[in-house]
Amino acid sequence: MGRGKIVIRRIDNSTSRQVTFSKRRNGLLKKAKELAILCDAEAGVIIFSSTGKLYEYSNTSMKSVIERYNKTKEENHQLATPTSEVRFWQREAAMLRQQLQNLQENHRQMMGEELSGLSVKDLQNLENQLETSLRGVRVRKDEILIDEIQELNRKGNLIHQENMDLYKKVYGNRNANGVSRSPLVANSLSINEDLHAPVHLQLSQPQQQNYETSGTTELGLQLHSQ
Amino acid sequence: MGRGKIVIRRIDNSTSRQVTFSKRRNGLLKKAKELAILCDAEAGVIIFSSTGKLYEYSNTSMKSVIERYNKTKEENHQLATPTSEVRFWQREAAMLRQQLQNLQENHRQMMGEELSGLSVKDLQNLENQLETSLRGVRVRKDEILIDEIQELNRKGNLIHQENMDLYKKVYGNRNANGVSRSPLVANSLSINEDLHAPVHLQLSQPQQQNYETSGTTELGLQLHSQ
DNA sequence: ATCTATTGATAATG
DNA sequence: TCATTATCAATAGAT
Repeated sequence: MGRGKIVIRRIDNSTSRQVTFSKRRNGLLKKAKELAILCDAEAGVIIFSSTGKLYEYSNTSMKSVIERYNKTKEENHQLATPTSEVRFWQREAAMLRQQLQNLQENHRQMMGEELSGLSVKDLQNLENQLETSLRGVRVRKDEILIDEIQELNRKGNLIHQENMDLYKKVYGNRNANGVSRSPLVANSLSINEDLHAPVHLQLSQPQQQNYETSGTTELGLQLHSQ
Repeated sequence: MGRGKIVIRRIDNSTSRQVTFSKRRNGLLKKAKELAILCDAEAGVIIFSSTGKLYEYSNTSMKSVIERYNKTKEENHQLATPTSEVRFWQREAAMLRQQLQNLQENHRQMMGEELSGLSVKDLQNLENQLETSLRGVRVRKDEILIDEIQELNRKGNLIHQENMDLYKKVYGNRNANGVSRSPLVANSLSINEDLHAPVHLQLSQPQQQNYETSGTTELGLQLHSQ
């Protein structure tokens, strides 16, 4: 794949050997990376140039690759020898790896990936599960928000009550009947006297909204009142 | 370098992932061999497939490559003594178990369970993810259904055409103009002549529906025509 | 380094 | 897995 065909044989000319090494080394490392990503494999490449310089690639770590390599080789090599303890842990690891793979496949499907192997019935089940999950998540979210609102209302009412009491102490004698119209109270927090009637959270959000909570007392909410 | 361009990303379909792995693995090993010969280098390639199978190439020997690598890296190569081997597998199992637990927690949350530890923000992210997944699943399901419908229409049209031809052969001389009104043709399958206009699948199902497929040719569908 | 004509690798398909 | 082939990607040779 170049201007001309070449035979695979040591390149005599040292300069063009160097150039070719540089080009093909990059190509090889790139291909190893692509293979690892595309096919979910663990790959390690080690290259020493003719001058002794080291080049390497591994999608995980070379240490991990070499250790795994040694273990795999040992397994084939000394099938008779491993102690029962080693064999126990090998089986344990194999079982865990299998569980992990199963769960990963399941998880990918729940993430909406890797759906190509599923039948319509499978997809329908998955869809139902996702809908159920979604409802659960929304219910839980709304619980938190409603709790937070009620807590705020409770605190607000306490403050309001306190203000009323203070107002009575300051102005009580002069103007006992006009309490609720006083400037002081009118400028305090506007409180919902009835906790149950006026606050309604919409249970499903058709479009994206930003809920931001930066503490238990401060709340920047977009509520949907009816 | 194939029939189409691809993005370097994990291949979803497990079959084509395996096929691609096989092809590219061979390609990588070949390239490593060529590099070693052309440029007089020492190369080692280690690949583990996602199923754990080992593939390797070295122009010298993997032992030599790894030893030289370790020497260059000034790391001490660790030969597996019986005890260190046990420890290796114990660490391996512990790591896998940890991964499994993390994934399990994540998975439970995606199933709408174990939501009590999550903040409103976490829940919002989860909700968005579930919505995305749901869209993906529905799109995929509709793809399958639409394909199936088009296939049925195609077959239906072929049969219809065949009937027309047969009708002409039988009645062609007597009644050449009234073909489409003939009892024979009127009782055949009712076919959508235009594949694109009359069939519309609803992309989201507000309420539960049952799709049942018991084969590639039989289809019990509830379609939502506009 | 950069440029391209060519070969080589491989994605899609059967 | 194997074979085929249309395309894209790598790279040989030149600058």
